[in-house]
Amino acid sequence: MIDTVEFAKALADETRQKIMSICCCEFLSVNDIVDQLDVAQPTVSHHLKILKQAGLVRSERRGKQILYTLNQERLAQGCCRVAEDFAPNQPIQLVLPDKD
Amino acid sequence: MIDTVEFAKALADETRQKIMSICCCEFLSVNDIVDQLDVAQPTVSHHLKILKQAGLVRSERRGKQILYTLNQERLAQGCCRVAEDFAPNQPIQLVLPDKD
DNA sequence: TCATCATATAGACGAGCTTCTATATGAAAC
DNA sequence: GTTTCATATAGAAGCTCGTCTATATGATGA
Repeated sequence: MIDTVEFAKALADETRQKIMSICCCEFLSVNDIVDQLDVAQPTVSHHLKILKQAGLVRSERRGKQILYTLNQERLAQGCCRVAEDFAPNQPIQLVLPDKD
Repeated sequence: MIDTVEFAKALADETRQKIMSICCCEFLSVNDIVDQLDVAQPTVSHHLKILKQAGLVRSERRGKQILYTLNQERLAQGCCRVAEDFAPNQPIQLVLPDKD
């Protein structure tokens, strides 16, 4: 189950949000991400570690590289969880698709 | 428009999440909130200020007290915004209320 | 107007976070 | 096996954040 504090903390940094946008819809290597930001490679690795611990990115090795991509499903689940927990009376719902 | 970094930072603290739960569905004075937590009154005031700056609580004076309540609509909007921004491919459905 | 009471602000302290440089790790290719 | 290259880790500096105590603010009621 998603921990809403860990989830929010993972989102609560501008660089991490940029990383999430960059690898939102494709698998990218760490250096691909570094090339699109103004921070050093170890900084990106550090942020990817935080995002991974929160379940917000997935990774797989391909040759020498390790490719990362955003886990959109997990992100959407976190948003739903926060909305459900704190805004139970609000008639705005985030509806996730049924699991097959 | 909601700033997703400010929104996430406002959510990214356990005490603030407790405050949001406590005043989720009713107007409560600062001391009402203090009574339900293990932190000092100035700490609660500090967190309420952060939540207010992010638009996540509203307040109104009643007599000597100032009553706070969670802005559920704003919270739901923030969740929607994050989901839309970072999970565009996620087959999530946003159910918005009809405007009167 | 003055006293009271609820809340806000000031200032300080310690913990945690973001970032960097330097270096280690470890898989791949020769 | 050795070299190479992409990524991870170590360690440190500086900043932000959460919390506290002490005090200021400011509206209310007498």
